[in-house]
Amino acid sequence: MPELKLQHILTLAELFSKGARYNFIPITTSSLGNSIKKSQQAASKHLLELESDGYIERLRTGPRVSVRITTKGHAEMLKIFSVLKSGLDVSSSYLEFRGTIISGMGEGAYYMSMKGYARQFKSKLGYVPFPGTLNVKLKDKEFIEAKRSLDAYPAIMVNGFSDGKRTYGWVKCYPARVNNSVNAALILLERTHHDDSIIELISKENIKKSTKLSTGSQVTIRVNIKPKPIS
Amino acid sequence: MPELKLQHILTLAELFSKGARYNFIPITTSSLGNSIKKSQQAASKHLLELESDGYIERLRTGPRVSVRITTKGHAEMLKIFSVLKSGLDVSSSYLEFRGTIISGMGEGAYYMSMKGYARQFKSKLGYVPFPGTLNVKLKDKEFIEAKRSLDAYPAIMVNGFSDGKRTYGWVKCYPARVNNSVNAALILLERTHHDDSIIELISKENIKKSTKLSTGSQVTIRVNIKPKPIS
DNA sequence: ATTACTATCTCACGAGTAC
DNA sequence: TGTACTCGTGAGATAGTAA
Repeated sequence: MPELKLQHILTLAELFSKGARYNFIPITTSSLGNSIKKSQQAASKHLLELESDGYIERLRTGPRVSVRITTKGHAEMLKIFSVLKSGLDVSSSYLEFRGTIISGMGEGAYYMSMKGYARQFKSKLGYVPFPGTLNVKLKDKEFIEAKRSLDAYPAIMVNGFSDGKRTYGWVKCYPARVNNSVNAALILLERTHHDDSIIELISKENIKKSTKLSTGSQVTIRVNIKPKPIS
Repeated sequence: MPELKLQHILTLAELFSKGARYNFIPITTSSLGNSIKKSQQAASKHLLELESDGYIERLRTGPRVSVRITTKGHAEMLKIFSVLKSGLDVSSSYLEFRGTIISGMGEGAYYMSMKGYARQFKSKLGYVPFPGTLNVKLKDKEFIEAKRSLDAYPAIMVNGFSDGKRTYGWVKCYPARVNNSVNAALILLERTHHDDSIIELISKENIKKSTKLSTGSQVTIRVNIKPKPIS
């Protein structure tokens, strides 16, 4: 809850970058107005208000004015800065899904046990999945949206293959944690029989056994994602 | 030059800190209004505007709304953040003085050569000053102000003493650089004969000789100061 | 409960201009 | 040139209220 008026932030930031923290810096209101993309009059008003609020000091030499930022101004700037920083820092980088376990087996279980897939799981995930997928019916729209947005993030790609009779589509794997206790992978299938409101997970373990959950139980799944690099 | 409206910054920051970067977070406009110290209506408007500007996505479930920050919203936040950061980072931490050299000797020269002072200079500054101070007449009000503000920053304290006949006041020393080439110390005397517009410097070297300057020349003096720690 | 409309008010901004 | 006044306009805020 900074006391500094929001509209003054950029003006103060501009003064900082002109080096006005410790020394009086000569500045014209029109150049300042230019920098903050406001009028000369607005810049003039900003300076007057910043001064009367104790964030800057002004020194007139004839028509010219020099400006210096006070300790209070500096502190206020740091306050705003840290509010923004804490917000950005907090942003935990995972997608969360909540829903209920819906079937004993999952129709994908059969396919996932096939050699063409299992081999890749072993090398790319480090294990051959327990034969049986965990199917979760998502509770709310936001989780369905979250599932859709998964596509935008990098996945472990398990390629499709052919066994001579027919072809099998690719599988995208997203390492995940079930109820914050069991490691698993959320899988997106190229050819799925599910609608958007169901997610499917594989794991080294028998997830239901490990979590002591059964059909109808509530579960929470987290998929860690990589935040975009700062650009 | 962020496109994000200034008034929306705190709202967006609040959404960030609620974890709305990747997941849809349920939030009421009144609690949001509370957090940003605006009305429920203002918060509602902020969300509508942030949405139509593409900074957030909203998902309604009955009367409730969940909110997620978009990549664009994240980018814009980082932009503002870096504008403020660059301003704060730049803030060079020195006080600058400009003026003209005024006397050949400086009246303080005699005192500064006294054993009671010289001993302390040797141990605290690391050298016995050249016998002769450099006196500079400050050019503008801002430099006189800068001199006044020196008091607020930590100095190397040279104590006063008595030689039996009379007492001599303390001397505060601020390590400085003359014309960015000669190391010196700006000194403030407890008992001074100068007015506020004159500063006095001592150095290991003969400053005028080293800088090839003489009475009447313009000089620039920089005194490094320690920025206050972030609190 | 909620959200978000309408009306009203305040105040930030820019234009014109005095100094 | 400068700064900073007055004044008109409109964006942004709140109150009241509908859905």
